[in-house]
Amino acid sequence: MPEGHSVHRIARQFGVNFVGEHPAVSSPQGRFAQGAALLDGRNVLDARAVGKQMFLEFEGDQWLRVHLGIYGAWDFSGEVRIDSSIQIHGQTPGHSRLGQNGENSGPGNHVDRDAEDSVTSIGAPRRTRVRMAETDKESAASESFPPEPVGQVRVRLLTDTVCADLRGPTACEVLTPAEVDAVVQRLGPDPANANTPAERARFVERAGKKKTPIGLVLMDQSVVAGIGNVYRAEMLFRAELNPHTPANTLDRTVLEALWDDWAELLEIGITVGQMITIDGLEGEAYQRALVERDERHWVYKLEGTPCKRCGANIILEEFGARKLYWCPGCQH
DNA sequence: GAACTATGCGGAA
DNA sequence: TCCGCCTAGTTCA
Repeated sequence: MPEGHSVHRIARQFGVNFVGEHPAVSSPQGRFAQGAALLDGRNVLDARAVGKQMFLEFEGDQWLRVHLGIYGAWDFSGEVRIDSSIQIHGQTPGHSRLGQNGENSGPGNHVDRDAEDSVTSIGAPRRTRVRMAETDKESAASESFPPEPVGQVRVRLLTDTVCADLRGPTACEVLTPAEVDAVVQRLGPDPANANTPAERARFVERAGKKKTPIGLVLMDQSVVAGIGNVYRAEMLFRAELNPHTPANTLDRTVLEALWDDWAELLEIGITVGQMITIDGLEGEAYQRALVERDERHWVYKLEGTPCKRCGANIILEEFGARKLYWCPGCQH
């Protein structure tokens, strides 16, 4: 479950590999057969992300709307051209996750990489498979193209050279332009699309009126789009804010700083492909942060461990039906 | 192989 | 407030 950064990365990937093409659209799983038939063979005109939602525009005023929910993911395979503005992380041999049967690796595939290759930036097209979900992974290309659908593939978009498979989305539907507008209207501003004073003010206005705790307001997609449970917890820590503080009691400058921080974290997330929420990591520490979640966060999933800043025990609390991690020593 | 977990959210109650 | 969706990874036995 990808927070906003993943969805923007995916939209860029579609921009590079599918915009201008006329992909065959199908639903190997069958659950999206009708929608797929509406889009099949049409020219793809645009790929956009707003918060956690992605919109693909097809000719003839047909829009595909996809929301990945908690476990949705796109897999790209074939001659995947990586957008030069983003990086893709491979896996370092010896890392614990490498030994398992990677879900991207079809039968007979190997992950065979240099030790130095934990971060790869790829400009030229080449046969590869790239999973774009909460954590991107690259693995060896399968022998045949297009690959046999693995698991429950809701939608497959296929050109002569590239294949994109969607699994487990919470929403996948074809909309009219008016319906797309309605969805976007309900969403708050997304700094990855427009980090402007006006958009920041829109966030401050909406958030500043809420009596609800700031810890809930940051997750409210109609207030600000794209923040999920990880960024929520980390942003509150970085702002040294108690999650229970009613949003309308916060100084305007505090809300502005939250917006600015979100814009910064989101940009890092889009570029790097990981939610790096600790600033100033360099060298080996940064490399570790790319592969070890505990090394890149202050509080998320770190309950019971000492705060990296003050040493107090990180708390886990059920909050709005989600898990909230925070430091009682730092956040007041 | 079972059980549990997840970066989300809509709808029923 | 709780349930269900729906998939895959991880942990435990």
